[in-house]
Amino acid sequence: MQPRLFPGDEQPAPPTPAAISTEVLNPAQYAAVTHGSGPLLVIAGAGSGKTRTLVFRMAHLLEQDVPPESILLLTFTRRAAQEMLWRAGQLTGQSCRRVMGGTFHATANILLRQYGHHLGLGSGFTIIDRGDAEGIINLLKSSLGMSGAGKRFPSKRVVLNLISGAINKATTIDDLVFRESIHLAEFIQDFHTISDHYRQFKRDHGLLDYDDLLVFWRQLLAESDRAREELSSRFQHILVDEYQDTNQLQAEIVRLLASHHGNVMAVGDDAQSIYSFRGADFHNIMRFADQFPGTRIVKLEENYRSTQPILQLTNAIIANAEQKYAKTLFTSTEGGSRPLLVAAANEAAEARYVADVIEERRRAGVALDEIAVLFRSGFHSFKLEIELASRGLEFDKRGGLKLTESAHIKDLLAFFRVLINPWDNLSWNRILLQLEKVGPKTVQKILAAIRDADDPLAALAAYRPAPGWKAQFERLTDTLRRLGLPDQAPADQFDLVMTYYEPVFEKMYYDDYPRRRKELDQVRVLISGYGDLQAFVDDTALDPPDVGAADALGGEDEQRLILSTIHSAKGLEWDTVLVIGLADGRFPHQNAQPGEQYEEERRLLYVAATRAKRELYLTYPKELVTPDRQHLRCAMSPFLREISPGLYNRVERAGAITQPLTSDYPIDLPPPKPRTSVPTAPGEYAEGMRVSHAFFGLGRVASLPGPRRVEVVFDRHGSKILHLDYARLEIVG
DNA sequence: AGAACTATGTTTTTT
DNA sequence: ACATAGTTCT
Repeated sequence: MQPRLFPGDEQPAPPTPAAISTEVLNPAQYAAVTHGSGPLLVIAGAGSGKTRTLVFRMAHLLEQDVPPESILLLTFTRRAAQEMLWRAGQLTGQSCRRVMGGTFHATANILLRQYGHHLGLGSGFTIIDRGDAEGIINLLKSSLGMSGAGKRFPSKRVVLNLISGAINKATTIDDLVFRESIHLAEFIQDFHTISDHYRQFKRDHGLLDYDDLLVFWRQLLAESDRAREELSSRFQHILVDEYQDTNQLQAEIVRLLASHHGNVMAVGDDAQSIYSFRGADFHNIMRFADQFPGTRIVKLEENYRSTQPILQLTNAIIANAEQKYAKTLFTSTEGGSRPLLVAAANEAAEARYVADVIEERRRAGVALDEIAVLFRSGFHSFKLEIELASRGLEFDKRGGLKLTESAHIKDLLAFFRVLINPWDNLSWNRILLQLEKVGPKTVQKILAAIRDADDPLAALAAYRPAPGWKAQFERLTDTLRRLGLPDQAPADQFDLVMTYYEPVFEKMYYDDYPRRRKELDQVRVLISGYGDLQAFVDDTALDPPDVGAADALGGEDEQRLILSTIHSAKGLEWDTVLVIGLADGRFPHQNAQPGEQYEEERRLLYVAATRAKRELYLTYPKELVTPDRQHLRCAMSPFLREISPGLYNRVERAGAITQPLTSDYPIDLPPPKPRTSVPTAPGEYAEGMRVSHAFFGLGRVASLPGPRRVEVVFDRHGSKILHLDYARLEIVG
């Protein structure tokens, strides 16, 4: 198989092809990051051009006639790799086609398909992502004989954690126990049962999750001497971006890859580590020098992105961090206005204010795609999305739901996945469930019949359907037979699937199939860019396109406002940035526990604020509506409260309110329901108090383990940790 | 019994 | 928008 690369020049130019300037480094720094060999660590603050140092290094190597195929570039997103390769190409005038560049996971995928035989790992595997959780749960439940029974296990959250690899974190079990409100001992036992089954399940069906890709890659390097020799002589130069976001496995892979020659350059900023929930460990960056003796360290502290007032505020945010590499960013950029801190009456007022600012900035001549609105969680922008839509402002939303996570896209992908890997029961499950009159039980029977066949497709064709669904079943097997014929372009296979799937689909999603149909058309555009299905299926799991991006791909690429979660905004910058929802309880996230989690939330705010080049707005609503329609007052985020008010200008009650406030409260709203529980300030519960729970019965409060949580020892059900936002708890006497 | 339908509840962040 | 629980239909 031809190695599949991530060439910069096969892709369209990045959206902001601004000429790359070497001025961000002084001559000494430039020499330090480009010349010489051996391990090199660049510790750099936000906006200091750290990614550019990697581009310079790569360009320098190419100019020294280092063969491009001996360079391996590892980045956090594929987009970042593409942009860096493109820029290095611009600098050198050379093609960077043959540089291997991409995320750890995508690179692992390529290498495992090339070298997998060293591990006895065939190339017939499918990569699963969190969109597969639902199917995995169903199949696990039936294999555990739990179908219908307990709703608790395997819960989606547990399976999501298993898939995304966060399971490597020691804290995971504690974290899950909190959320599931379950007794620890039972939970751990069930948890181990589930993870054992999950492992076996993946093995049986040729599925690899995110962690497996890295585990196998490390295994390849650690256990096969020949593979390690081959790989480390193939890649003489390793370049790693965003090193603070690597996990243990990734750090180990870098170490093994570079163990022969030590030519590794890593770049990162410990203050921007925001992925520990996924297993990232910013201590990796601190340990780098120990792992690679003779490491040269370069510190970049000058910020070229933001104006002085913005920088002063961001420095203040991070100054309160408990643990950090001491680093104070400075800029020689003069002028700039102070960031604005805006308190709005409620979420609707906040949304109106934000939309007003956007319109005003546009009138001032700022391009729409130079403005971004950032927030902690995907749903925090819902109100704003409505407001923007009503004003006719188009936007791209990043983060939140991915295109490949919607049900109809998953359905479609399932067909391609069984073509590539006919033992992928997860996808069979999805396809067969689409048949009318066929439910989970019948699917189990069919799967049992084809599971051990050498040719599952033939076995399926030979299956005897019940009369009720015979006709549709035969259409299915016929479609599958024609899909398997050789020499078809992916786009043709797409059309073939659609002739079968379209009627099914229109029936299943009768209420909104035109909208979904549009998204399927976008998938056709995506798929026609691929030479083979394998590549397409891998890419959708490793780097799922988001809805907005696919939209832009299908239509005209006009400038659009960006709405993004802070996590998805990493590494990007805009002229004007508005960070919304900075209210206590929203930011930091209410589940964030004191200590490391809380500190990560602080770094998250730091990342958000440092995205701004010239204008920064921080907004929060003074009132939030709870799920049961109660209006709760809320304060500003504690991260903002601890900052000296001299660093920002304050706007009380946002600008032009275009509608009377009452419009936020529909008049026909029923009065708030009296709650059966006593939802309360945590302070109301105290140790020793007698309480009653709708399901668990009577018990006694044993402790208050965290905000909004109580541990109760129930007379009949033992000890439980309950979350007061959900639990229906009443104080008795 | 199993499939299909209806009502209700929930949603951190993601390669 | 989706998952789940409970209910009704075949």
